Amino acid sequence: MEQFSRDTDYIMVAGPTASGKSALAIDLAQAFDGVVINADSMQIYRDLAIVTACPDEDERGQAPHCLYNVLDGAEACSVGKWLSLVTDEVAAVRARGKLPILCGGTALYLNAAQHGMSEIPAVPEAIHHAVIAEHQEKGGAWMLGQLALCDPSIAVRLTAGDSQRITRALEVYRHTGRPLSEWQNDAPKGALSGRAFNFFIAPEREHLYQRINQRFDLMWDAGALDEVAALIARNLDPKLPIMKAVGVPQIANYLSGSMDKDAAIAEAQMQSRRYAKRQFTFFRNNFITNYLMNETYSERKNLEFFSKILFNG
RNA sequence: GGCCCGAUGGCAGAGUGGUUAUGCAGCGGUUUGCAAAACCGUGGACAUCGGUUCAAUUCCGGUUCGGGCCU
Repeated sequence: MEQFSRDTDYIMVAGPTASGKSALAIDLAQAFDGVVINADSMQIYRDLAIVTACPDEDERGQAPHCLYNVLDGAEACSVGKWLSLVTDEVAAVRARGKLPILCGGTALYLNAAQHGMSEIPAVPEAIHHAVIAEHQEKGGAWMLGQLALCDPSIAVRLTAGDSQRITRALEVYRHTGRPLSEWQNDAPKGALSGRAFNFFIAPEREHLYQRINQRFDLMWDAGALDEVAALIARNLDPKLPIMKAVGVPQIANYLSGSMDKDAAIAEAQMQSRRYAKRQFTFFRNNFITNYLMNETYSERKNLEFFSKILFNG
């Protein structure tokens, strides 16, 4: 196993929801004079601190944190947007002589930070909406057929049901006149410079699921209802990412009376478990892991832990 | 005690004398600008005992369990 050492330029803490990433990141920040930088696609929004399990005030007091609750829920974040934010943040942290510690469950973001991504021109809103409208009108099969005409190599990889990727590929082609598959073949750019040391927390499945269930019960009593009520009151576009955060639809249904409390909780917990499962799959197969932990961080935590990592560098 | 109805995979729920729906969950996977998203794949059952039949989850009878009605 690789060991953390002085030539590590940044740390990444990955793992499924409720595995204890935040606590590990804080301890790492304290041990190595670091700053915790958010790598979670939902914790980046301002509106949902409780439901997204953001580090609370107490935790933020234990180490510097940034990029949490910085965007308005009315705007949609994206990997690209996040990557440019982290790039600046990492530079700022390094300028202060501190160690950047990216922490979050959004695997795609972490991957982009480490490997970068192809630079593709932004598609104007008008084209984006036109393609989506076209998809709704003509259907996925027809759209996939259109895509096959201009970008066959990406079309064969997609299925007619994959509305998101079909519209993305089509809108990029319409806007740039160049197939998305070609853009994606361009060398990735924007990766963080230097060497990464990556932690992957992969607790035993049943135990993690119990924690997820318990955590949602706690959120429910800790103000999640008010938080979601306030979000709903904003009347945002239901298609915005923030509206799809686990717990939001379920609590919204409870508040509107279309779902009783037990059902809302049970479904939110289930969605959260399914999310964790997808995270396991992604990290397991696409994430470079330098240090694997098979328990939640709280179970693993002990003094020996850091000294081992420290002195083997 | 008597009569009637039901019993299908973790749950819901069709159906058939031979080729064993489907949905949800579970599990596996994909993932380059919505990723807490979007999508793909997949194991698993016919309460039990006996009978009829070339063949029974499907037909007949007993048993057990559940629901309803009657005295």
